[in-house]
Amino acid sequence: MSMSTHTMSTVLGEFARVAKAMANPVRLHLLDLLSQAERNVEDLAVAADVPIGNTSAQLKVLRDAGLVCSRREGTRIFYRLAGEDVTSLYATLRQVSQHRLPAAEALSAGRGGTARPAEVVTREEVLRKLWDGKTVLIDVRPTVEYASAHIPGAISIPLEELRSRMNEIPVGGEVIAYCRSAHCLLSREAVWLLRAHGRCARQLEEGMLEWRLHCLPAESQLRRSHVVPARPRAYVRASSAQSA
Amino acid sequence: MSMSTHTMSTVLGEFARVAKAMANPVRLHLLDLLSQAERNVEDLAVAADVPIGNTSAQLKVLRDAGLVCSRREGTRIFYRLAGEDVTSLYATLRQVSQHRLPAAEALSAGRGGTARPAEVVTREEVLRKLWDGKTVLIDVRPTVEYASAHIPGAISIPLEELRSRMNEIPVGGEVIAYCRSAHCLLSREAVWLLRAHGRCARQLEEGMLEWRLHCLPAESQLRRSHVVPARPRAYVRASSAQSA
DNA sequence: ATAATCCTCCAAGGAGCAATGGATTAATGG
DNA sequence: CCATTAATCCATTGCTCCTTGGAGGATTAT
Repeated sequence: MSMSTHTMSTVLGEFARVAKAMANPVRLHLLDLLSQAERNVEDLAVAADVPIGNTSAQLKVLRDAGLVCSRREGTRIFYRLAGEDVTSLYATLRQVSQHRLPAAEALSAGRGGTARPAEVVTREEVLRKLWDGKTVLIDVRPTVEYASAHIPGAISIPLEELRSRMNEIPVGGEVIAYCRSAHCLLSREAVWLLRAHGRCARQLEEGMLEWRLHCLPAESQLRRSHVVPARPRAYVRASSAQSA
Repeated sequence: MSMSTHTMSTVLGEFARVAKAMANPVRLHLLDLLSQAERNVEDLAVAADVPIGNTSAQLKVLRDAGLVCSRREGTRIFYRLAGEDVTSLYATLRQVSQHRLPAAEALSAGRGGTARPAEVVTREEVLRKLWDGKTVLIDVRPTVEYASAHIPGAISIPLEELRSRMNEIPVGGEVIAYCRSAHCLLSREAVWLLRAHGRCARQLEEGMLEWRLHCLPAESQLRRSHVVPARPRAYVRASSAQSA
């Protein structure tokens, strides 16, 4: 029994290592980005607005904890989540945090409070309407994330391009927008924009993360070596990028 | 977009608070105990073998993170998990840790390696055999935890009492033992002991934690004010208790 | 080879956290 | 009202972790 007390504390120490790896805003941001697509270090650094050295260090912590793994391709190193269970852990953490901490809930309500019920769509409804020909499904995440995995039949229009590509969206039918996850604000902004332009638009209540966790069908366009435009190292720290 | 970067980092800070609360072996031990039953501070301190002041401090961290809540009853204060989602988060953390860190897996194998497949039973099998009259289901956790919630029809024989109460267990039929969770070693030791005494015994592959998470039926014998035998404060630190 | 790119590793400071012991508050009982 | 039990609060000490800047390794292109 005294021995099992020992093993107990040791195994709890291992559990704590994993929790510790998630106990930092920067690392959570990296996990959030990686939950959508595989990415290289500089790309992550830009997206999270964190210096490269620090990004590398935090990725090492995540890898030592077994949460991410890496792959080399030429001079770049691509990181990805170690498995679906890690995605699930991240999602559960967010759910609890959202539910238990009023501060977090208030924050994610964003400007103008939560979306009205009339503006959201459930997963099941999306599944039913996928191929009816009357519904347009828009993935408003960055193209890299769309390429990694998206809902079959969805078209990719990143939020930044939505205003300029509004003409691609028919006025008559119904439009459904989705983004990364339940807490991601991209699709809500997309709905505002679409409605402001006379479309009948709603958003998926959750996002690609939950879609994947429920093992719903997904397509991907995996091209070897995502082409990331090279840019001078000096600019890395400055740009705030598409981090939301 | 720059604003959503701001909200992003703030909300990630909130998520990190929750993760940070779990990033400590002592607090994980407390969560583990609380996942089985509501308990007061001194009881927790004894079970986790941690000084009372420290226990109180760690419980405060857990409460500030929204993971536990408390209830006063006379001079004692009882803590419990804040909700099922917290239980789920803890279970997911353990699952990932177990799966990703070889060290954790090796540790929980305990003496003599993992239990052989022939010795474990699935939840479904237990459900089928519950009322067939030929199977004895034994809850080998401490009585407090049995009282809080147990599988219907199970009898309570804490592991410490199993050897002396062996005569209560019929020799002919089948015996199934279960304990706290998949990583808890109590039921495995119980199976060894039972087999050493000529019983045909197996263990549930998981435990009460997973049983509850899958919303399977549970009974409880909630008596107001769990009777915890008073003992001099000085002994608290010394005893190693039933912490495994 | 040499240079350039991308990333990791190393050292140092500063901030934050864990653990301890003693003092303080809250409730109960004589 | 005082004594006792139960738990929290507080201050201090030692330690770990975050962050940054620059040196060094690996890979590719010239």
